[in-house]
Amino acid sequence: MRQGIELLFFAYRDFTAEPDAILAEYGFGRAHHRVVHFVGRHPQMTVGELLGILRITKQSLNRVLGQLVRQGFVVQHQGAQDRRQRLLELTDKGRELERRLSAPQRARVADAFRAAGGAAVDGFRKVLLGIIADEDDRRRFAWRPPPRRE
Amino acid sequence: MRQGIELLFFAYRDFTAEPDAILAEYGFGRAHHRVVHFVGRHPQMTVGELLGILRITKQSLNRVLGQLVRQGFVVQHQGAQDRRQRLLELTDKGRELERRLSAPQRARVADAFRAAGGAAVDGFRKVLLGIIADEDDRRRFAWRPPPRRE
DNA sequence: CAGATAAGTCAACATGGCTGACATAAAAAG
DNA sequence: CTTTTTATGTCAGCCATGTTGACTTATCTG
Repeated sequence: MRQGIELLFFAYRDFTAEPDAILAEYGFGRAHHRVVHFVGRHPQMTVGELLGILRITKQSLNRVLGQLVRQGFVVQHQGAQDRRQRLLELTDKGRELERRLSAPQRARVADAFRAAGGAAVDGFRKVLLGIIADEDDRRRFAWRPPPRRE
Repeated sequence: MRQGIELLFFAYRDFTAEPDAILAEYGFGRAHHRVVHFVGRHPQMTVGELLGILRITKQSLNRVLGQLVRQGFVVQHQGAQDRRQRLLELTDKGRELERRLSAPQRARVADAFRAAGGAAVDGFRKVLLGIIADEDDRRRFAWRPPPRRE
């Protein structure tokens, strides 16, 4: 039990170490990575949705999001149905940053998956899903909707 | 792949949320939790060993460790063979804090393990072990492997 | 129109990383 | 025995990123 707790600590520590080094080149931190990741995964998401995922205040988010927008990694445009919303999307430059940041993480997870085998990957997913507290967040992982092209 | 990355983010976020609330009662932060956890798991560990695990600077560690010592959660005593070392140990008060902090985590992980089943737990361990970069850190988790044909 | 909501902003503050410089005691090396 | 290295502690300051609280603007909704 306590071993499981400790595994999470070590895995998360090493999981974030490589991207952190890349972020430092840009003068960014882990918070920027999280924004770039989620905006990349959910194009056209609203600021409110992002706040709900990250569980931070809008003042904290705006500091990093503002930097990303001003430096051309993220663009915002007015929502169609609700013009109060600012829909978020990565620019080409933002997608390039996302790719660089996620590359070592994808490699690390891919190696771990390959070494552990398919059954272990299923178990990994099941346990982590069980650790996630929020039902809505768990639903994100219910199944993989195929990428839609429009 | 990217789903696995995201699972780690959400699980770690929810995994740390409950202890964080308890820590706030004491005016402590997540850094104090890490120290209390590892000192609790490895009584008589040295400051240097703790630094190696946490991968932070001694200045950062001393800020939180100093508070824990001054407030009577941790005691230090001189090493027997090497008297330069300050061996760390929890006091009764420290053990009580550790117990309170780990209780929601143990409950959360226990529920997740129970819901996922024993095979899933094995997979969870294998994958997280694969994500850990450092060989010495992986060795901490030497476990009795189940009979397994490959 | 009135009130609620999405987003942005300003100010102040806390935590916990970091670097760099320096101090002390004890061990290890010569 | 003297010198060097190691383990630890400490001071000072910087930075990233979280917080609360107050307030604005634009827009949607009843």
